[in-house]
Amino acid sequence: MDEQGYTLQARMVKALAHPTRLRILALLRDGERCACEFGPLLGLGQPNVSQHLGVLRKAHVVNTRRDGVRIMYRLSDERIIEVLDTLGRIARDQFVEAAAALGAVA
Amino acid sequence: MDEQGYTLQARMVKALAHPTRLRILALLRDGERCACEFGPLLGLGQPNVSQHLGVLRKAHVVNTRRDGVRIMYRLSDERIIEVLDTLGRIARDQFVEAAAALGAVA
DNA sequence: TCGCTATATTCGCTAATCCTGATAGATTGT
DNA sequence: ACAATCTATCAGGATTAGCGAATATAGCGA
Repeated sequence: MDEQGYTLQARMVKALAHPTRLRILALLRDGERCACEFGPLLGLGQPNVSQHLGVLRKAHVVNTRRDGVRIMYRLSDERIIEVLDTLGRIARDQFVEAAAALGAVA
Repeated sequence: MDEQGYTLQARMVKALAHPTRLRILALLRDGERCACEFGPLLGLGQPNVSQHLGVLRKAHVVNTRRDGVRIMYRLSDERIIEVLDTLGRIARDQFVEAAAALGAVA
């Protein structure tokens, strides 16, 4: 892959690199949702949610569709679920590993 | 997953979210490498490389081993390759898609 | 010990990210 | 047209990331 390819890839990864955005994506795992749902579900304010959705949109991680007043969000690519699942497992395993290492010390 | 889980996951994802670090990880795909290799291979200065390696280290994306004066780096988890491959394919496909859309306009 | 190489860290700066509060745009129903 | 709702964007200030230059640290060999 060339240097520009890594820049493109990094742009997408950066869009995933925030707990709120990961939580939004987890909510989109089972299908599309109205933008209005995320705020109440995550306990966040409307502008904050909208900005995070904007980050995901600009990075083409999600697509949107208008339904009257509402904007429906969905994952742009099913493989994103796979990526998030694997990353989640890696993070969890390493957390367990780190905890075990701490336990061994004590 | 709980909120803290997403924070942990985000911390790991953030560590991947830089073109230089993606390039470093690509070089580690086939096995461990000396820290000294990355600078020349990537055309970057030593402090810069060391800082990026530090980010990957703190996020436990890579592990290290000392071999005399040299520090050998390797991926901490094979599944990271899988994640990067999938992300790379997604990014590439979307780039192609965007290019096609531009072409359709012209 | 001294010098040499390889790494890591610190510092100062610039740029980017994130959050909140206020404002603007778009769509529907009356 | 107007009001109500949903969504996006702007403005600000605080925090964090990134980089280069300089400085520290660690191991090796003479």
